[in-house]
Amino acid sequence: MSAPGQLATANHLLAAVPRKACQRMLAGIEPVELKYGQVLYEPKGPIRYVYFPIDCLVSLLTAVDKRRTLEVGMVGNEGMVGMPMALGIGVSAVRALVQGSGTATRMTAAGFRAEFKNNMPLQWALFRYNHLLMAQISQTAACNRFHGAEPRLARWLLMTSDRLHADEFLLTHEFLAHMLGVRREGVTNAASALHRKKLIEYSRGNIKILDRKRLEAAACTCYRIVKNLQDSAHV
Amino acid sequence: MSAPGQLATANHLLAAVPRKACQRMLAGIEPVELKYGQVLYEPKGPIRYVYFPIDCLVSLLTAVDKRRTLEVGMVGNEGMVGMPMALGIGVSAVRALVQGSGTATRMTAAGFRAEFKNNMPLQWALFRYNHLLMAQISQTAACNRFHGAEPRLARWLLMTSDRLHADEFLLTHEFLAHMLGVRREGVTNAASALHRKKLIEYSRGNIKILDRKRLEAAACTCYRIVKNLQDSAHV
DNA sequence: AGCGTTCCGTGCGACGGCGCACATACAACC
DNA sequence: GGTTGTATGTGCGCCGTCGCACGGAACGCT
Repeated sequence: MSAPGQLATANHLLAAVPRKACQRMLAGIEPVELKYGQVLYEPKGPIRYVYFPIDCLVSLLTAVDKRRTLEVGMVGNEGMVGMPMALGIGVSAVRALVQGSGTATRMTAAGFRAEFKNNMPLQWALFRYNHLLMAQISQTAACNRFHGAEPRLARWLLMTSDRLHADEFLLTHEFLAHMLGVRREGVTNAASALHRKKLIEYSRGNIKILDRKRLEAAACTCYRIVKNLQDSAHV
Repeated sequence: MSAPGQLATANHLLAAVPRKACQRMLAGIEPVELKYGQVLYEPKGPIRYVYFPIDCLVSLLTAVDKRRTLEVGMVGNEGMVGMPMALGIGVSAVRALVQGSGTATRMTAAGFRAEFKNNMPLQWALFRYNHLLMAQISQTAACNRFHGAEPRLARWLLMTSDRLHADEFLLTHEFLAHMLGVRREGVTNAASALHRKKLIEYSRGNIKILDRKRLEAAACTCYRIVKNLQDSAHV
């Protein structure tokens, strides 16, 4: 298998595309390094590329004002960033922020449009993913309303861990606050509570999951609900 | 124009379908009366029909447990209920609850699938609507996290009014509590606050908007954000 | 070594929502 | 026309979060 081919199939959606169609796609695909903090789209901004994460992680954020933001979706190598393109829309409704550095493959909007039109397996995979993403966003909405900071933090760490395939990653309380829609101090409280229970440890922007099993027990059931949905759809 | 034809084009999505293709669709379309409280889908439940509301209103709800639910989306005659079908998915992720009685047209899942496959204008309209719905859900998620009960109630009443084309409708505080994800007493408080400001009046399940302009000022900006998005997409 | 910056911990008053209990009020129906 | 049921108003203690203001701690740089 060629290197680009490896890159392509390291993303679940691209892996769902038959090899023949995949070969044709490779012309339009290029690998990119995405770095923590990078903004891929802004609300109402154009979608110049679509991204298929390999080992990076992208957050979808919605804001109500300049300083209050909330993560509504999380995209790892099970998905694609730029879903509006799969619906024929060229602008993003949300901010897409790189939350974990790593590699991805990308296509230009035009290249994607051309390929997508005639690639039925890709269409099917993306539509199915679109449905999962909506389910994730909906569940997150209810979760953010009803659950406290601590269970939500636990859930968020688990979701991140799943997508980065790692139990240790770099992010500050400040950053987490913007994801969870709480104050920085709220994150500190929740995190230190999880630390007291020996579920995680952290220091200066580095967070490590110590006990995944029990961390899941500390998280709200929203984690399992969404995860079961995604696992069952993976086939 | 025939009566079924009128029914069809009273929904914005169906109205976007050219007359010729529309005639072909009519065979599969039937009008139905939807009544307040009726549940069209349950989470993980099958989608037997898709619905195109005419003058009724359907809420999309997500739950975190038996008694705590939250509205994530609202569908009137600008949309369709059963969007997963447009993505090739036969099960719903959310509960679809009739919030305002009225008429709709519906198609069987099989009938819709057959028509949708070859009807490009319908595809385009539904994909665009799907994108708007995601934007609505995302904004609602952030709104539910950051804004208090009173602005959210104001926003909710305005959105309902827009979709029912009426300034008076039937719903109890209890019902609103499930939509907004707060206690019944919380709704009572917020409602009486709006009443004191002479923006609304209500009695035993009947709510009337008195001053639309100022009610919009009392609502959070999320109302305008979503409405502007939808208006601009309507073309 | 010294300094600034970033990241994290903590304390405090205020506010809003929760859960509960109960008081009212209107409606419908024998 | 009194009973029952549903819809709404209100009070109270509790808890989580907010906004703010610090104090401390680790790192990087010169």
